[in-house]
Amino acid sequence: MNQPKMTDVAELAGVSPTTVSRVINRRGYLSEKTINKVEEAMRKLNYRPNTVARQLQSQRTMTIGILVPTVANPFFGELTFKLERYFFNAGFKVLIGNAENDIKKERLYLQQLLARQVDGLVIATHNHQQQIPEYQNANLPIVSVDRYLRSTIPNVSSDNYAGGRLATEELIKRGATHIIHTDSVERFNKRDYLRQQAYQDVMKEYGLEPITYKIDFDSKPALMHQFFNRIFDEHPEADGFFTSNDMDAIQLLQVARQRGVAVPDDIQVIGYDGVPTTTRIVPELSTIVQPLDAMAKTAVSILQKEINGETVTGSHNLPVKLRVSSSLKDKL
Amino acid sequence: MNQPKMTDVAELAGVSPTTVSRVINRRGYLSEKTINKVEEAMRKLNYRPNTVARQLQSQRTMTIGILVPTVANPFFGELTFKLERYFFNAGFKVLIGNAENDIKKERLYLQQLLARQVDGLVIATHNHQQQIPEYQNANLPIVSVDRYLRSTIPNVSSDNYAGGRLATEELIKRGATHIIHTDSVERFNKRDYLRQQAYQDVMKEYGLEPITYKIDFDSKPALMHQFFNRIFDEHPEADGFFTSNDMDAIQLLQVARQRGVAVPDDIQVIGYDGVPTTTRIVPELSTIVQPLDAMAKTAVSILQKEINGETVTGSHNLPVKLRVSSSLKDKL
DNA sequence: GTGAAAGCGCTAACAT
DNA sequence: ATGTTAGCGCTTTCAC
Repeated sequence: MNQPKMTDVAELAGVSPTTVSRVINRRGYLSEKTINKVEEAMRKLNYRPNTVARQLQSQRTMTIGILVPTVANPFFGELTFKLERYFFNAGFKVLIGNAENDIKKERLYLQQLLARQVDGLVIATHNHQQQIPEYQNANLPIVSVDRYLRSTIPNVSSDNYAGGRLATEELIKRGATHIIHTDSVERFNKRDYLRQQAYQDVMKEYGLEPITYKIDFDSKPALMHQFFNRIFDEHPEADGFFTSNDMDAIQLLQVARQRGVAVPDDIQVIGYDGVPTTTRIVPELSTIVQPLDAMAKTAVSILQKEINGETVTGSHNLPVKLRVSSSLKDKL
Repeated sequence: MNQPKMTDVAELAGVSPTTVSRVINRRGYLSEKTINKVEEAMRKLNYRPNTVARQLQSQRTMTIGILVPTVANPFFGELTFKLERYFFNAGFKVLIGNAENDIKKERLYLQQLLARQVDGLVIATHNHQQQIPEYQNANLPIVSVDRYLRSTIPNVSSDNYAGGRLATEELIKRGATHIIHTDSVERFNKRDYLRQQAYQDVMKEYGLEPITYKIDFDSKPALMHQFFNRIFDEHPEADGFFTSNDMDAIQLLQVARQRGVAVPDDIQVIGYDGVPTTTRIVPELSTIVQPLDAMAKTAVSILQKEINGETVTGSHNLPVKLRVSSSLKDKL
């Protein structure tokens, strides 16, 4: 049996399709009697208006595309969750694409989604945007999160510079003097650049020597352990670490434990991200907390404005907080 | 400027819309010359066929709806990630809904998605299905994951009974005799029931006394800590724990550390789920690993069959594995 | 090989 | 207060 359509309802109720449409959308004048007849017919047939037909007619899909590296990563899982929540509250559904650090896949998604299947796009992937021409002539509302795309596309991020400063200053205030910063190698990413810049600025202000190590964002655990072991070997004097994300900080804590390096007595550690799921699993982790909820809320509201025809641009940097836990000493 | 449509391309190329459609879909006889003309016109206009119009015409959206409690949870984040990957490879896009343990939200999603916006549905939520009538007369291909909906809807799960047996037997083989099982209170969930059943069966087979504690699935950390502290107080003789998920096992490990209870010397611990992200953060955790990749692959393939008109029913229980780590002693 | 016309299911404009 | 007509952008007959 086929799904009933409007004409079926109309026929059963003895009215025209237009009237059925009016009842569904509560538009125009309707008599009580007609409304009842139509609603009963709809109930009898278990009728649901065809979403796609309405989308074609209205020229809006009430759907948003979200592109992230992968929702399996707690940071992007949490971000996606919050975005979905606020979009849902605003009446939008959400199409999710995991770009998997795969430029081909990201481009395929873009090509498909730009073909009017969504009313707007949230981009939070980590691929090199230069290699994705679709962003340059995209004719659709876009907002990027934690990532810079192009000057005309608004961006929502945590205040990476402030975060970098905060982390470094806290380590210093708590007595660390040989502080090492670990960072991703993705140099096209302004985000990492700003955190590193802040770290270096603060170190210089205090007359300390900045040391930055670069590592691939998605390295396997074994490689990460090797990486941190090398740092310990090369810098036995290190007494503070600022890592560019919590996953790295956690692996650092693991290596420290293996080597018998005491936290926070021998080394103090601050990560970056502060996703609730993660800090719940590793409560001892001190970290710079990104305001994910506010970031999601802001991204949704910006995208809604764009969809309504307003022009929005520029960077929207939301304030970070420090989460203090036992990977830090008490302040001096 | 409006998005160009097929007639614009046709006009520019000096052909009919039908021909443009043929070129796009590579259908029927086309001369080289026409193909070139049309393709150039499309390029010039940066034309993309309107997805919604094609969906209406073809009566398929090539989109799947996925409902989970929340992608912020690593288990469902990983599941969603894998599902998206396999659906993408099969040509489908994915609409994601976080039901947030909110029956209203789950029903709203169902009502919207059942209105022909998706070709099929993957349900992995934790709400009580009795309260969601939409599942009873849903007229759309559905597969459920890690959850039972109704006899005519196929289900993909890990082999919960085997997992429960495996965990309990391993604890016994490694010398534990006072083994406590913690379980969610969601009694409508067959999954938990089977794990508990297996635990009890094994305990009885070995002449040991089964002790099960029930806890709300999503309890706050403070409550969880209180919960495990109570168990330690009430059962100082406990030397083994089988928890119904890894989050619980991790909190148990935290409480043990706080109380100075040594792992694995004083107590041994096995969790359930084994999501890579989690075990990467807590490498010492031993756990029953759900075959998430295979589960996703299976769910996708079942749903495809349903979409192609085949009838699929029944439970598809995929084999679990034990992940042995330092929360377990060596075998006796 | 290519085009004209009809229709996917809905709603907006224009009657009455 | 309700119905008729046209059209959203595409594809699918059926014709030539």
